[in-house]
Amino acid sequence: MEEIDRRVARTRRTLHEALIRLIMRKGYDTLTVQEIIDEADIGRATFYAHYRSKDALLRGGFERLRSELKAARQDVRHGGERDPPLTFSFAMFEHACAYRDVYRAMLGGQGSIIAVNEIRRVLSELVKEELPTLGDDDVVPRELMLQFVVGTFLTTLTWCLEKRPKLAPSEANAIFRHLVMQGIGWAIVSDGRQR
Amino acid sequence: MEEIDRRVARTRRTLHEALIRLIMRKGYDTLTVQEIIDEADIGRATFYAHYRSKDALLRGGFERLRSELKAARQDVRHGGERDPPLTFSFAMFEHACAYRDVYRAMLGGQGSIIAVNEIRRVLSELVKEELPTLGDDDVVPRELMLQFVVGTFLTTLTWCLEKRPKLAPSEANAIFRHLVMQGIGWAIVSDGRQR
DNA sequence: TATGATAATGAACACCGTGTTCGGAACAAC
DNA sequence: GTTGTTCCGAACACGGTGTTCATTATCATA
Repeated sequence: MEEIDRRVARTRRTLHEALIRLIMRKGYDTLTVQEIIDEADIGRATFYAHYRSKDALLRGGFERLRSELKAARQDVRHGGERDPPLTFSFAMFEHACAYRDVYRAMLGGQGSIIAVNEIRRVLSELVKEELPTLGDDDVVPRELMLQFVVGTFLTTLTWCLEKRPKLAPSEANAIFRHLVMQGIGWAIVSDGRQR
Repeated sequence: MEEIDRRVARTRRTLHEALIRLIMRKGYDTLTVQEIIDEADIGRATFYAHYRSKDALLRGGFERLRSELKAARQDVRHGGERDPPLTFSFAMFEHACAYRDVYRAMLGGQGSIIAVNEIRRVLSELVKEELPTLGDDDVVPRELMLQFVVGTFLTTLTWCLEKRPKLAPSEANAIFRHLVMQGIGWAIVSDGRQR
């Protein structure tokens, strides 16, 4: 009754692997269904029997990411570490470090808006669950806070991948938390008003 | 000697106007060269004589934006107002308010990565010129600060367009500056550690 | 206003990727 | 083994792309 036919599992796995390989090789945007099925050596009809488009294939690949991140966060929770809100970020930086090439291909240069949006969606979901632990404010609405956190995370991650490939996840995380919690106000007051 | 043949000016203007109209009507991504030349009532060959693709046409449209923003900033400078760094933001919020529908179509929902990247490019250029007035820091590198400012601006702008269409530019600007300069650290310390 | 230069036109074209169909081969599960 | 599902591959119509070329319309200028 469940879908555990080895053939469908094999086909989908083959397609995802081919997709990852191609993304690393030449980015996602210019990718074509034709190339994917050639790389995977899968019949055209078969592809469309499983996914409606290449975007659908990519989205499918993010299921794993979501569950991994949720699991990682659970671990941190039970570990009882010192972890204010934003428990997601460290796990995410580690994940991005492990799959560095894929992330770089998806976020940098000719990256895809579909990929970025998908990551954004996953992150928003995670952060949303942590938001209630935060205080409220008169200036910045809650929903914007959520977008701000996610946006700043992606900014930091993208910057790390492009400019500091060898930065450790913990260091990246420290920078990220610094930005989210203090902004860059210190830089403005630190040297006074000029001119 | 200069390119001021009325015919080419007319053609390009017509194309840009048609593009704006179509973007407002159905977003940019699914747009097709065919639709653009139909809407503009311009010959196919003529289009390709001026622009290599629809992306090139869009990019061309951002020239005006850049000069308008630079001019606006100059005005603020000479006005001698109280204007710490980030003088670009208010002018930009006003511009976005004036062309609300276009910005919403480009940034929200089915917006285009090309448009967002183009806006990002223009903003980065502007902010970069203001950065030297900022202090330095051991934690956050200068280049990341730039990306952080631009990213936070876009986050705020997108949020305004989608959720608070009637917000005045000055109010949006206040929220933006608050986020950039103080982050959301106050929300975390304000209610202490829970659990 | 006449003239040479340049731009616009529209039809035709080859090319490529898409998404669908179908009969037959390969495979899984019972 | 039998039955039901999945995979295959070739073929197809469709639509968008980017280019070409001869013809027509418009421009700048004198």
